[in-house]
Amino acid sequence: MESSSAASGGSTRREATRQKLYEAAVTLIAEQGFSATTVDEIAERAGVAKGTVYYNFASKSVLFEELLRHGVGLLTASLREAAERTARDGGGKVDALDAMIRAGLVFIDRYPAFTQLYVAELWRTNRAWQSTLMVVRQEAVAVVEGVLREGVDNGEFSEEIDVPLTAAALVGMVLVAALDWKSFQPERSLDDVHAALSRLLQGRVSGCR
Amino acid sequence: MESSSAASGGSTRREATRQKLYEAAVTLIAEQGFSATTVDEIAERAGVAKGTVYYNFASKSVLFEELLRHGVGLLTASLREAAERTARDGGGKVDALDAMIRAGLVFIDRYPAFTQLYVAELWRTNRAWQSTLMVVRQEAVAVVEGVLREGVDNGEFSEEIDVPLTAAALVGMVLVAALDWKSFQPERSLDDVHAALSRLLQGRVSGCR
DNA sequence: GTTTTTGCACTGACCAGTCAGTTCAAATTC
DNA sequence: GAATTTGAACTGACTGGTCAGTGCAAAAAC
Repeated sequence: MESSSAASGGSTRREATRQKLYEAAVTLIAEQGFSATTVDEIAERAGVAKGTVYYNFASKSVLFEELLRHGVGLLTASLREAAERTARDGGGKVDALDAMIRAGLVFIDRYPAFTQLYVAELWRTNRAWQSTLMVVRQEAVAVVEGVLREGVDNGEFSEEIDVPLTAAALVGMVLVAALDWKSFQPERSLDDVHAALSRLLQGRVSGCR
Repeated sequence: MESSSAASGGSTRREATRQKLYEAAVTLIAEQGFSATTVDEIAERAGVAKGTVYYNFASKSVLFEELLRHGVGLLTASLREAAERTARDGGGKVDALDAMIRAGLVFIDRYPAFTQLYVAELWRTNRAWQSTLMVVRQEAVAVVEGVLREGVDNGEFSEEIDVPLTAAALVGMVLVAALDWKSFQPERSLDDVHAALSRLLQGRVSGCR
């Protein structure tokens, strides 16, 4: 059948309801968790009939899985863009990391609910969407690992660093700091938070000045 | 009648079943989440009848809340102990932070399921145990903030650092690195992971050597 | 005229919490 | 020290409610 032959958007109407459903689902699931969120709630918040949910997604879990893919896709693209931009501008790998920290903060600032939901699910086991989550996580972390590895190769970073672990630690630093920011001191500016994390990254907290 | 007169522990039998229930609940909830975990499952894994769960805890949520309090209590005590130990040994605040990173890793190594569950719930809103979680979180983060603040006061850390945000970032760094360690490269040694994080803390990745 | 959405009644599985009854070790009595 | 009592701890079948997912005819959108 191939309803709306390729192009790019897909039939707009359908895409619009799917988007509404994503938005409704993301906040509800972030607040309450997947199992505590009912399909009726999602439909209601999206302003759509329950049948529509099932017309657009095979099941509640599938809706959630596609939501995950969608969200992490945005993040990955944004990280990659930040890294490439600094490269084009002739910045070093430290600048790339710094730009990625900012990109991460911007993302979390714009999609706090998604971030929250992602963190809540990431280390779970025995869940239906486990494998989707792994794939999608790896895509995002790989961008950070790539920059670190290039930095080691060109001598900008110490050869002693453990690339995957350091990448995870950096992601964690940004993630937790940002979630705390949003949850407990939302009045602060992004620049402010970025400056604090930059300082930490460059070891200007302890050690050398 | 006072079956087993006071002393201190409380009736041992009861305490033992509660412990079994904690252990059963912590792994199940870490794997599946709170709502997806049934009381029947918890009871079964603890090798106890469902009624016993309700004999020992007012409800499923209360069981979970007490579990949270119990677990974070252990963590806080361990962090505090690490900080005090380095102070006694005449170490500086950097040593204290480093010791706390290790204490955090040791905790996560021993109780990975608890950590996972804690992270998954920490930034949720609209949940029954929200306030418990806040209290308990603050206790733990306060220990890190305390050390940072003392370090700023005695000139060991830059006055420019943002104490609460840096504390959150440090906690995040350890948390995420450790969860990744346990999930994706569990064969690595604690010392190894600790060394990588130490290096990052002291800015020996980028910037000065 | 085809695709998408609606509204709504329905089903069947699942699950938190209850409660009447059982177990058993320690305390009490004789 | 044997017989009896006590009560905390535990048991598991049962209940009332909830919820994912279905089915479908009619309406709306394109």
